[in-house]
Amino acid sequence: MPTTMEMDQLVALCRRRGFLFQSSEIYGGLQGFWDYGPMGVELKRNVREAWWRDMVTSQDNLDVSPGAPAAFEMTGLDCAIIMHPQVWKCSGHYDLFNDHLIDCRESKRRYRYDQVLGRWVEAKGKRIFVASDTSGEEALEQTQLKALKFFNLRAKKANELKWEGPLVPLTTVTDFDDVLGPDAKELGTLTEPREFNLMFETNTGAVRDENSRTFLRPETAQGIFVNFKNVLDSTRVKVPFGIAQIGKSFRNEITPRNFTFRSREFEQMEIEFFCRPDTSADWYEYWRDRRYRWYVELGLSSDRLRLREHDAEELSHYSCGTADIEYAFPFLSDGEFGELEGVAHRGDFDLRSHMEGKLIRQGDELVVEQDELGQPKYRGSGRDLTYFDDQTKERYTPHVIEPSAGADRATLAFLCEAYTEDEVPDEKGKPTKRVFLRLHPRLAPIKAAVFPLVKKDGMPEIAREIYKKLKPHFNVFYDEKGAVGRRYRRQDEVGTPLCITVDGQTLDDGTVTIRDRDTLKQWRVGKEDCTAEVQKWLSQ
RNA sequence: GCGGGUGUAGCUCAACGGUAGAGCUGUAGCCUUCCAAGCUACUGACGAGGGUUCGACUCCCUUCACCCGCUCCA
Repeated sequence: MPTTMEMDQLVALCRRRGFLFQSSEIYGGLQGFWDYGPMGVELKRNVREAWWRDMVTSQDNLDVSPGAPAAFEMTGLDCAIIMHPQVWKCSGHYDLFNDHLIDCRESKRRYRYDQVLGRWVEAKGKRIFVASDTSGEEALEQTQLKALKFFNLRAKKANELKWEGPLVPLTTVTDFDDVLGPDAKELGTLTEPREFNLMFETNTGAVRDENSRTFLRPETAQGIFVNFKNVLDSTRVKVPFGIAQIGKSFRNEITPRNFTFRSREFEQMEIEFFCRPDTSADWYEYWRDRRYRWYVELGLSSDRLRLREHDAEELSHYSCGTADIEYAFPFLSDGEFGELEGVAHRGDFDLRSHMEGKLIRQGDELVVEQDELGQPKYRGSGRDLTYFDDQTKERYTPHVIEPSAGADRATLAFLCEAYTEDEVPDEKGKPTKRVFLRLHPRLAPIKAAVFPLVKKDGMPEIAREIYKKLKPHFNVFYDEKGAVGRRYRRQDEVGTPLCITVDGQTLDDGTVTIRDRDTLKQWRVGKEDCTAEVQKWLSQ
């Protein structure tokens, strides 16, 4: 299990063996962007393919899968990275990702910097700025009450408060140490305003103006929602069903750090699963548990992996359940976990948003957010995204369960988990340190390596034959240079599960040695049986 | 975003205001019958830009990247 010290070793190995490079390295690098090298691209492809195969193409549409509330179908989609700007306005990303926001350390609430007003007041020899997130009369009232409370004055002593001028925006205040936040009891609890323009912007078309402004998607999910009707109309799928998508997303993170964990360009593997509202809680549990198991089955140990249900406060306003699948990455401090995947119950929030327009919470209800004129702030498509059940003759807006995984984070977790050091005896029997990646064979970039023990006596010829037979089926690697021990070690470092060696005995009886990466155990199989042996290993 | 630190070959580490060295790795060859052996040869570096200087890897400035701490984390 890697410690913090060994994280550096893993990063060095990733670079040395061609898993991960910093983007644009020869120009000094670019923060938050990474390139996958020859080994890394295979590893990540295998992660993606394992996910797609396990979630989509191998889904049995006919019978109820183990643990599932009912039979269901899965289908895929691959949407454009740049979408109509209205998509992001209705989804809420535009507002959320384009503001200057300030946080209150005390109340944990977040405010839009330009919408916080307040006024200066002096009492008991102290001058403070009392802030409010309301406006007009309401703001005057609120600031009055807050000031009285802060200075510990009774209402009838309000004349001791010396107000300076009218309400002014918080943007006019330079020093937040004297600011009393809208929901705070103490001074100086507001953080500096931070720019939350987390969406990458670009322009579509030759003319660069406000109308040509488009965004690189900050998540793949919206592409699925806006294609919901297209999928229904073109595939004959019935609720319950899921749509899966793998693709790049972009967020202009303030602080990309921790190797590839928080990158500005990253790949998501998302499912939007549509179901009847009254069954959604069962489906939520099903997907939460199933997604957790997926990581375990591909080799993440359960003591570094955990499933964490969000508590009520942490839940998004539209969600009635969210769980994070988290991994104790070695670069985090003890007891800390990093998110691999979020499994969220999203209700009908997304489909409704794209029908009606951007939604906000009002009490327990989701309503369309309105502008000053009482019109929808961002208009939805107006399309009907409800579902008609032919059998029950019901029409409803499906609820959505969203298992949203990070492909790069999963890849990184598999690498961290796989990194292992042990000691093996060298040719003189002295124990020497060995570094290897204990990757699940399905994920290993190279499935098997083929070696002649020495480069003579006809061994290379036989080894090449075996290599050629395997190559159409698996990514295999041939090597005849130098000592065989060195060749084994090189394969260990990239996680190749099996090495096939042609030796003297092969010349006599036609068998070859198979060596296991993890145990170093060796056994013999007929040289014709190599394909079956590798296949057996992969399907274990 | 703030504070501190670090940038010399793929890696680990030298040296010097005046021609940048070594070990390991890698490549080629020899040798080698099961876990980084040996011999020979070769490849390969001062993060980037500017300034000071006759001359800068070295001194100064800027910038980029990385690490540590804080901040933040849809």
